[in-house]
Amino acid sequence: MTVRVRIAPSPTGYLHVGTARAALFNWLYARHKGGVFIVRIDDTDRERSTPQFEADILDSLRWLGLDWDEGVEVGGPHGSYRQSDRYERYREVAGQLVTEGAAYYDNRSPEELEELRARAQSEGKHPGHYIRRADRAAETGAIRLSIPQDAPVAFDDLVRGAVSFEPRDIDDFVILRSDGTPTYHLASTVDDVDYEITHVARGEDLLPSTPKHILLARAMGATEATYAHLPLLFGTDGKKLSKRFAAVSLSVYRDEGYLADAVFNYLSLLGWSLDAETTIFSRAEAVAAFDLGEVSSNPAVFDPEKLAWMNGEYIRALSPDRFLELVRPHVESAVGRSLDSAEWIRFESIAGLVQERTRFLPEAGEQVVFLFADFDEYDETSWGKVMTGEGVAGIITEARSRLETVDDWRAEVIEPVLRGMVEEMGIGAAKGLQPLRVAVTGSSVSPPLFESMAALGKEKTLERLERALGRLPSP
RNA sequence: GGUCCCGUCGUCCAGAGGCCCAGGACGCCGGCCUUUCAAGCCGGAAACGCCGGUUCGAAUCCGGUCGGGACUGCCA
Repeated sequence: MTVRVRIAPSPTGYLHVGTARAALFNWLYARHKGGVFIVRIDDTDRERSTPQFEADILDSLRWLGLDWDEGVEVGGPHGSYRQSDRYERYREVAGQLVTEGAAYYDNRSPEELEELRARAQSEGKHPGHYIRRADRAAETGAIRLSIPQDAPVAFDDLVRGAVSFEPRDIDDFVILRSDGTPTYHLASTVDDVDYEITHVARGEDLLPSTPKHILLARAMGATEATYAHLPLLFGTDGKKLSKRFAAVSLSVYRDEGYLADAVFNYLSLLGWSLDAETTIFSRAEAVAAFDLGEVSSNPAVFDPEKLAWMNGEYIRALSPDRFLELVRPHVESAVGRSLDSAEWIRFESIAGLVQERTRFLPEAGEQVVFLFADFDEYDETSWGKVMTGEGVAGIITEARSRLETVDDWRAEVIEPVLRGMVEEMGIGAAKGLQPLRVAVTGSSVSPPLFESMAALGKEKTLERLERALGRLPSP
């Protein structure tokens, strides 16, 4: 039987990191098994669902490289991957279950139900002990599934192993609301059955709902899917990954210039590993090795630091051309305008040096604004640390006059000139060159100095030295 | 409260009875390199929650305990 898995996001928000990770594992499993990966839109919450969120989710999945299979023939009628298109089907199933006696209409009031829950609570019992078919029959109201009390609901979870629930601890849950709309349990299970989903890999938060889904599937006369409940993701504060923590929506990472491959790699490491040693690996390697049964059952903490490191690894691994292509918008955004090709060449000459020291694409832009924008303000800390020392003005003056004589303005030529200078002046390279760095780039942290000067051009370089000199007390 | 899940370095993972006085990665600390910052290289600190049991032998199996989490809606 070919493997069919699905991811069922609700378009009530951006694609959450946790959902993305679940999608990733489903995708890996489908590709590993040569199966089918379906994206289903769980938009039964009409109030909160929006087309914008749906678009964001799909875009993010595409960006991550999780291509899904479309046009897959589905088993049931009303074939659609959108739950709001299938209300009739859900009603049909609920009605059928009532006819067969597996479900029943319940017209008890919220107050009555609340009372039953309170009673269970006070007696230390599960609400399932009391939320059962009422004596009086009804033809209206919500429809509840009648839980068979004959045997425990046991299943083999690919991640958790053997899991079992007592029927007493499962209440007769609502499958169709009194307004005729399906609950999540009904819609999700009917879809899984109709689409012939073979494996359901989802967050561990749904583990307690699983017996309900199994019972529902069985009531429909179907065989339930194999389940795999993935460990939940937490923030570095140990709490559930929430909006307060870093970025929880995947589109943020895309917009901030993270590489999809890096995010993919990092996410796949949350609850899984390729082997004991390998940290960096490709999609293909992951696909070849992945198995749901090898997913860890421990919750995982999402660590932005490690993602950042990994992003740096992937940026350094980029081909020079690809780096140039990806970084351009970020450089232009840092400079505040678009750059013409003559200017862009200046950047290209030091791109390799920038690439090495970039963890995020926007960082690269910040590193090189000095190439394109004259500045009046120097980095305050840098200035205080470097430019207030003894003999700074003398050093800059000397450098300026020596550099004026350089005609062949290349890093390889500039370097010996300045090195010769610090040597003749009897000062260390650090002491002699840092003032020049601050004068030319505005900061004591920058790409390598000689190459930066070369990229800037002779005229600009001398101008900047001059300008810095103007801000210094005369020697 | 109840049901269920989880418990190896700060964090992510490896470990499925002897290969483990526990391995890899991020982070951290120290060093080398070095014009700054990175990168790179070398080295270091850092964990089997606790108590019993099974066994010649336990991180690995069992029980208990403690701790954490999820769920407990006519939300998903």
